[in-house]
Amino acid sequence: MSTGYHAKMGRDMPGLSVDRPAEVVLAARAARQYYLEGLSKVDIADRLGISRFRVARLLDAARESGMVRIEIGLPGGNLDAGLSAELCSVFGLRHAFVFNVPDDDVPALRQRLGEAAGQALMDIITPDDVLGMAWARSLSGLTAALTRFPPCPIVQLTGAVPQPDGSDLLDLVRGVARVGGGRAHVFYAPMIVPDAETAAAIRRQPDVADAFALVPSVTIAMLSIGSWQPDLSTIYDALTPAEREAMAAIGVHTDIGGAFFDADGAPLTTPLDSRMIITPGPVLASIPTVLAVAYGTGKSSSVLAVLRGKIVNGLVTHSSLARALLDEAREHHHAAAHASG
Amino acid sequence: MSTGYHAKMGRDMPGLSVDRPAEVVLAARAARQYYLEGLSKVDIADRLGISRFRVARLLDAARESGMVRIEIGLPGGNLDAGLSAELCSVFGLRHAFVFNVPDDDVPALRQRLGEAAGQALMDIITPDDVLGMAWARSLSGLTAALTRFPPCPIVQLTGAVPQPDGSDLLDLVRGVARVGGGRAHVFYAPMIVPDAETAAAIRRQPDVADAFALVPSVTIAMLSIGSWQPDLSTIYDALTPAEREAMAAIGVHTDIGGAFFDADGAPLTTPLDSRMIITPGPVLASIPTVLAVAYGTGKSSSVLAVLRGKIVNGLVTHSSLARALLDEAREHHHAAAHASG
DNA sequence: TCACCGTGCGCTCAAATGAGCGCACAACGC
DNA sequence: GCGTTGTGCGCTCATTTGAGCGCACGGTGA
Repeated sequence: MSTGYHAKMGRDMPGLSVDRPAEVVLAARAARQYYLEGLSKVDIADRLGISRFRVARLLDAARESGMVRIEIGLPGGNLDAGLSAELCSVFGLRHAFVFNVPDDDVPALRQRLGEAAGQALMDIITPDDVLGMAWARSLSGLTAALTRFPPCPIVQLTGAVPQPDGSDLLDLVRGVARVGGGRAHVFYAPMIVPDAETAAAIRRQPDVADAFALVPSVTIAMLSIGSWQPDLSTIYDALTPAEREAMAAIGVHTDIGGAFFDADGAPLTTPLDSRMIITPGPVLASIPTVLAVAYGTGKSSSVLAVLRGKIVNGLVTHSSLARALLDEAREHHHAAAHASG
Repeated sequence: MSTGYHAKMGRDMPGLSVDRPAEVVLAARAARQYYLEGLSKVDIADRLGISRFRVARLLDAARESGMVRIEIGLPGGNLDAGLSAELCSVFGLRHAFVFNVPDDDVPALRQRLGEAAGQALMDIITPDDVLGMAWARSLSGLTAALTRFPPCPIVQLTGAVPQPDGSDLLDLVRGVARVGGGRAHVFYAPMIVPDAETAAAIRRQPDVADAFALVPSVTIAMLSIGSWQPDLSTIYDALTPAEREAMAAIGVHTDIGGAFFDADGAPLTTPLDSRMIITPGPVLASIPTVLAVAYGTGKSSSVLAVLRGKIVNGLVTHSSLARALLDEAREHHHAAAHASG
């Protein structure tokens, strides 16, 4: 059939040469019919009078030469689906939600992200789940976004930290439970107590024991990521300067619901642990879905740490932090490639 | 297994709702892995923990909602492959070559387009073809672009029209034949003679008869499209004002190698016919591949006419004329739809 | 001139894909 | 309470698609 008349090919690899216009146009026609008009390759082959194999090769060449450009964009609302998907791919996450929220007004950002987290949670949770919650300022707006919710049990994962505005973890847990109609497993206890004995006594209280007994059956944990710096961690802000420095000295870099991690995302044992009413890092890590809210580009290294440490496998965040994470991950990747190569 | 917990869907059709972030992100992840990372749907299904059917539906939804954008662009050089393919699709052409050539400098445009036509011709012709050629100023630069060429027979399709610069059809035919080594079937005769008897006598000459005997076996014709206006048609320019008006009066709108057509692309019989040494319109139309060079947006209606009349099935042109053609075709289409609906 | 090599391209078979069907479950109406 | 309806989703089968193989032809060097 083929005459084989045409012999040479241009020097650049992808098979399509500038000095073969007919080939290029043929590829474009195939690409047009395949991608834009949605025809199958056999149909295209029939219409172009060539074999379907040639069609396939032309399409490959067209894509490799950059003639066909495919991009994934945002569909609407302020959810950036493309970035979300990229986070999932790059970090191997189970869930990611990136929202386009301006990050200059921090309280507004916090509020919007909390609502977004509520949306996301409402969307991924099912009646068979058991929800665990820890405290974070960003989560106080979460219930506002909940319209309907399954009647899941909801477990308080840590003691409470007093907040200036009077909001607290118990309100949050009970608020969510109220929307869904599920049972709220709450208890009255602070997150940090003066000594280990007090903590032990508190843990023996029936309500506390009940809640912590449920922790192993928690399927989704909703919490926030703190960075061990002023104003980036509820716990940091609650400690004395001496305590803060002591913690930093032993490598504390990040905290999640009162559990501490170093810069590589490895759980840390600290002198504070025995005085805290929390769900420890390794236990958190064993929860199937750990959804963390994080905001502010200042937290990117902390977020990277817990992602690498496989502590959290879901993120709710905003575009600028998402981009910062991807940039840092790329740098890291390149540095590693450079070192090994 | 699905719990069926989620019930309602947003009001807009494509299946992806803004108030279901997880679904949207899932679709984006699927799209990312399918289009950008090149994974198969079953692999994606495994990674996302869903069935491959859901993956397919998510991909459909993502495309329909505009989340995945696919566009076909130009690969390099000055060939606009996307426009070329669009011309082919819209007009059902066998070949189309659209080049990005500035159209403000007409002689340069003509020259560049002629070379481009040479490139294109060189690319689509095979040793089994028989090439027919008619005259056009734009084709005089054609041989310059030919580097190698198969030894096809080359047939002169019409008599010659004297040109101010001394270039003519015989040079063109012999030039092409020289590059390829094929036989040039040329003859010495003008395109238009004073009366029918002279024309008949000329047609009986051995060289002329030889060439015209070959016309039915021509597989590719290379020619140009003229518009029945000053400076847009070699023949118009060669006639007297009285003859020009007489032709216009009987509906002559377009000429191709001395064959005349009305505004709908139907071949016309004119008083001039018996005095012309040409290949008639219906004969042209029976040639498998008729490649026409056309330039200047002023010719768009003539090009449309011969496209609609199925006279030519291949075009070599420049971007602005190509776009004008597509625009006019769209208008036509809309007008028709409006009238019928 | 002839054997050798590279390249383009079509064929075969297994994997991937899409259309249509039926099930399970939530949201109504009586 | 209990059918009815609508919707999401997985299953089956015919079609489509991709990987590997072998052929034919042009180009190259003895």
